[in-house]
Amino acid sequence: MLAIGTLSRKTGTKVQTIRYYEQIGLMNEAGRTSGGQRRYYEKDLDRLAFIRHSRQLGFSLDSIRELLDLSDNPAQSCAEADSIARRQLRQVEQRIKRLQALKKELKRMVAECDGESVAECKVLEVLRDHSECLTNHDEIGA
Amino acid sequence: MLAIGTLSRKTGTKVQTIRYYEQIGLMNEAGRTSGGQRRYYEKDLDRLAFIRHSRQLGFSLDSIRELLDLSDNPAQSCAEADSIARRQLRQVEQRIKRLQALKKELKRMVAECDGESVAECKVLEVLRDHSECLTNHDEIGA
DNA sequence: CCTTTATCTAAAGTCACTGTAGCTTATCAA
DNA sequence: TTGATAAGCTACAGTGACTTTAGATAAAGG
Ligand SMILES: [Zn+2]
Ligand SMILES: [Zn+2]
Ligand SMILES: [Zn+2]
Ligand SMILES: [Zn+2]
Repeated sequence: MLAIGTLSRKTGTKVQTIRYYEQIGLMNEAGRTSGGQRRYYEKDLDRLAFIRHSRQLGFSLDSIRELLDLSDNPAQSCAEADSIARRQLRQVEQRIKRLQALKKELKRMVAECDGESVAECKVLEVLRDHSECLTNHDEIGA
Repeated sequence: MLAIGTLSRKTGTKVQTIRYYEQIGLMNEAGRTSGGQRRYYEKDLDRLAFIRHSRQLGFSLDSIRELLDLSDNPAQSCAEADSIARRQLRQVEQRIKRLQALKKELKRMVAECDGESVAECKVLEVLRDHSECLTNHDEIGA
């Protein structure tokens, strides 16, 4: 039986995060000692490792919930899991695209300013006026 | 004098977001009509446009606050503003790097699975075990 | 037995908004 | 002038994925 701190160390997850996963039903409710402390089996460790690795690959907790559900029924086809991964891939590609446009614009801003007064700062000038931009931006936070 | 909806339309900002910016002190408190509705000057419109454009370029509200403060004192050097922009550039480059590693890993996962049962799904296999990965991942959400 | 370390709960804070409920004000045509 | 409609108001809750804090209790080692 593993204490929560052991799971924490073995997976690089904060203790509070593990409790949070329990709270939202992503981890099963753990058994307790007579004193009320959580105790885990190896399979809980595996599940947590799955969750954390999926998070590192950028999957949302909702996607991870689906993937875990699928993983629990080994007989069925994996089409669903693959489509979740492909969706994730598309999202990552989208984000890269957007960030590359930002990078280009930021690079230009920084390069064009020669560090004179604020009144002539190219950086601030661009921020004041999008028509100075070469690319157009999509929605904020996309 | 402009109503809040006019600012909203002209800058593509939701009305609630404008009120939120006032609440956190990013926009000045607007004047009011006798009935209590907000009314704005052109300079408020300019400020909001600056904020939104900066957000589109990925700057945090804290950075934008600094940039606005600088912008209000045209005499001083723009070194500070330029350094904020360079910091932002570095952050964007970092995120691109991380996302490109994710993309590579996701692509491989998706490509290697031939869509048989969940038990043999390559996607799920990789998620279960990081040692199947070719790259290592930095912190979650970085 | 005592101290230190680990764990517990509950609640608030983070970022940058978005959404909702239930009102009140402004504007314009009839 | 009335009355419909659009636009605005406040206050608060919700989003995602946690992190932080405070204050209390449990476990483990010497
Ligand atoms: Zn400059
Ligand atoms: Zn622009
Ligand atoms: Zn598969
Ligand atoms: Zn991995």
